[in-house]
Amino acid sequence: MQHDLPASGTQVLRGLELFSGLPEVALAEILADAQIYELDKDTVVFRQGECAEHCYALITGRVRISQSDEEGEQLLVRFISAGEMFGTVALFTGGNYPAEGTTTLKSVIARWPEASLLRLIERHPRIALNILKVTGARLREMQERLREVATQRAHRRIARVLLRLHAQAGQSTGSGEISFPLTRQDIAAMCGTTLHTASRVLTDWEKRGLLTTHRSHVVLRRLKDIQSIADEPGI
Amino acid sequence: MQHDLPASGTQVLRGLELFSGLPEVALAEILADAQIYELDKDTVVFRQGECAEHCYALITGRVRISQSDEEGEQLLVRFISAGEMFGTVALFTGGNYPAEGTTTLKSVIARWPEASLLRLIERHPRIALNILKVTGARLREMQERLREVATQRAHRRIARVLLRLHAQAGQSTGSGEISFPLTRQDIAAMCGTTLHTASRVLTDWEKRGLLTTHRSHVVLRRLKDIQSIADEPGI
DNA sequence: CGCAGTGTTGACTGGCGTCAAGCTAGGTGG
DNA sequence: CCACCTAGCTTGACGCCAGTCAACACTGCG
Repeated sequence: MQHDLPASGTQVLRGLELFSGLPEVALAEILADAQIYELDKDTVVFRQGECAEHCYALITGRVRISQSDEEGEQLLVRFISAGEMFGTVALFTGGNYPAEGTTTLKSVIARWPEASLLRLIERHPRIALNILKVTGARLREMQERLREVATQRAHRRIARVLLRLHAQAGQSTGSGEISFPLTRQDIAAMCGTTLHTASRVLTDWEKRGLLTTHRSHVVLRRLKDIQSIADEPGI
Repeated sequence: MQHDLPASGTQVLRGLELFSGLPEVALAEILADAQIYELDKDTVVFRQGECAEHCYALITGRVRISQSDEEGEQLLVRFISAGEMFGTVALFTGGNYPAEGTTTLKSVIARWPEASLLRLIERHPRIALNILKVTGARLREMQERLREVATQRAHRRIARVLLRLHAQAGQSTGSGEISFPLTRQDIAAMCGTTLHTASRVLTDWEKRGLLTTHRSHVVLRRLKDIQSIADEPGI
């Protein structure tokens, strides 16, 4: 499982939001504790309910975080892009992962045992601040999504989800391309609706030229119009 | 605004989740930076959109955190009980408060400027861990609520909200009393439904003897039955 | 006493979830 | 290279939950 470290391992760490702003010395220390490994597409990183013993960061690839209830209803919490941390919600609470992490592409992952991270924070409090910053931003996002699901129509939420994904992973190819496989099932699970509703809305928009989809590939063609759907209070 | 400090100020701090596990010396330091003041019932602590410059902790009383969108639709994010911290989502991001905080009882509040807290964390990383722990738990709760709103029926969500509030502030008087004013409007805004639906469901339950309500006062009579509504997948 | 805030109740309606059937593109094996 | 299979998607019909509109009851306060 242990992977050959790249020639300059600390260079890789520098790109992680988890360790931004840390001196080279600290990075070397962090690297020494890191477990770095590669996973194939569609592999489980951690399971919901499993005891949370690690903190993760994604070096390359993509990870899908989703939560299910007893009846199998699923919420897609978020997609993790390269450089982002994940699996940190249950950190320091001695609890279990509240969601599942799965790769959707071949991915390289780094992880640290909780105890190890704790020691690193003791020596470099900046790490804790970095985690706080990310966790705060995510908490804020969740509050917004919760409000949206509670008060807004399905098509408006779908528009917002698409824009959010585009902002997160538009890959700034200039175009409105969303750079990773995204099924309609995924879109539905992200905004709290059914595959059927998502499908109806998307085919409608495709007819109107707002976007194009092919298999699991989505391209937003008229960002302005989609934005206005996301903003319009009406109906 | 500055309030007379209680004789043993550090005793008060010891009860806050924000500073649990810190040595007496640290508490004295923290106290020196604290601004402690009292607010009347129904007073705004911070406004949504305001620049987030402080971190808050509630000494006594109760605070209501809510978020509104442009159209005035409101989500009740949570109630803060004595000892809990709040206003920390935007912390260290240089951003604005994503929600509004209002007292629902006469309250005593402590707060620290961001810069001051930053310095304290530098000297006592344990504080950052405390914040992380709380933020993690809240993020987890938000994920669950989001999944619930997205996939479950209104009456089931109402049952869960009542149980959650009871667990948080049941005051363990043995009975199922919820120890603070809670309007039906509030209940509706917490679980993402309308006052009307909440009213219908609650009067139904009251008829069936599951709970009693009078004005803004709620008492859960048959926790078991409410629990089973919260758990039942059916209909 | 009147008013404002809060809660109740009924009637209506429509968004969207559910059920069901069928399509299409790719992958796989013979 | 074709036959088959499956995952992913589309589309229609139907019905119900719960949101909307509307009117009234209750209570505490100025």
